[in-house]
Amino acid sequence: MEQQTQQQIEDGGNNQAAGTNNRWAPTPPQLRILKGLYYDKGFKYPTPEQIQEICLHLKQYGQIEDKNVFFWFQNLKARERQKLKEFRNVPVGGSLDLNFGSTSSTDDGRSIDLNFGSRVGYGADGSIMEQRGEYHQEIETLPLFPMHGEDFFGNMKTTSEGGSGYGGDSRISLELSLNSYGDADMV
Amino acid sequence: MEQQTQQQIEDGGNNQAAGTNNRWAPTPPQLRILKGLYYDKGFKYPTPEQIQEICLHLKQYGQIEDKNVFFWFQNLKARERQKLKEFRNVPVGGSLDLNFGSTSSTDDGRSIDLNFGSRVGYGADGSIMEQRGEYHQEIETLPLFPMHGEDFFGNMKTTSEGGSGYGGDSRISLELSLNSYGDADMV
DNA sequence: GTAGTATGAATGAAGG
DNA sequence: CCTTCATTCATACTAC
Repeated sequence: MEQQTQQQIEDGGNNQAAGTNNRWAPTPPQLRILKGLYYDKGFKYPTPEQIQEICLHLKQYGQIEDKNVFFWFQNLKARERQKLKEFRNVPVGGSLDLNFGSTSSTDDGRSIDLNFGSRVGYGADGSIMEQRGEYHQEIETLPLFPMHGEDFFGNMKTTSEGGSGYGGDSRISLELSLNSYGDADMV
Repeated sequence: MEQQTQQQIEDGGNNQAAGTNNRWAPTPPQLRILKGLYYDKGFKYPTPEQIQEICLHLKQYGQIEDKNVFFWFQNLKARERQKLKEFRNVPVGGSLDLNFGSTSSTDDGRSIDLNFGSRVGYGADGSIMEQRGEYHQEIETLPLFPMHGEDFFGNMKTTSEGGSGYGGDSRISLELSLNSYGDADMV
């Protein structure tokens, strides 16, 4: 996935101190309202019409555009999910507790497609079946490191893609030269 | 009036043990491993699974979370790029001939980019491309705001809509509790 | 004690 | 929806 050509600002190649501040930042009232909608109401999937309406009201508290509202919801949803995903293997105790189904707080029902693994499944007519369990499709643990020693440096293939290895085992390993960056301690 | 008080601590309102290290810092072994992955292996795009794996192994060398690994890679990538970008603009002294142009294939001149820089795929103007958002909506389509006043918290007016019929008007009534988030969220 | 730097963390914005 | 980029904030550390 080399889509590095994303520059966001039409820089073209010559960086030009884009002095103006072009990034929207929610004012406290706006943030409060948005959070209120998201958390208190569990309102997470605004339709375009609703986005416009929200935006319209938020304009009273500062400059804002529809896309800001749209992105705000998208980002919050994405990051909430990311959080949960990251922390779902916390060293809780010792026994594994696969207790899915109780995460109804942060429901997510809809996903278009494009998922390799299994995500949520919803009925054909629209009934959302909150069945988001991740089976054990991902092997046990990807042996990124051959072993747990001081020396994990082994040899391995080069999965430099970093993004393609999804639905399988993306085994990585590295062979570190021991005379590298550890001592210099500078970046 | 830009960056107003912006806080990033997601403590939830309860600041914990201030003073001590709230911020993760990689231990030397951790740093060595991370750098080894990044520089020696050119491993710059870890997937979430790989992040977990890396984190799991780095835990042997000190407290660390997935989030830390994620940010570490993100930051390193961003700053490497930033450095290059700065050097590209520095007064190197003389002529920096960046002659890249004319590789175009005689513009077809058919479709003009009608992007004004504001339009994204979300349909700011009313048209959306994906996001059909219809069947999920855990909450019904209620009025989002009671009215176009300036405060929907408690401020209530007669819903003299007049003709809020159907079609293009999905409003959600937000009965927010006094539980405001962004207000006192700061620490 | 202030200024500068390095870096962890957060978030808006896009692309796919 | 997922991933990534760019920018910014906050803080630890260093130097003056």
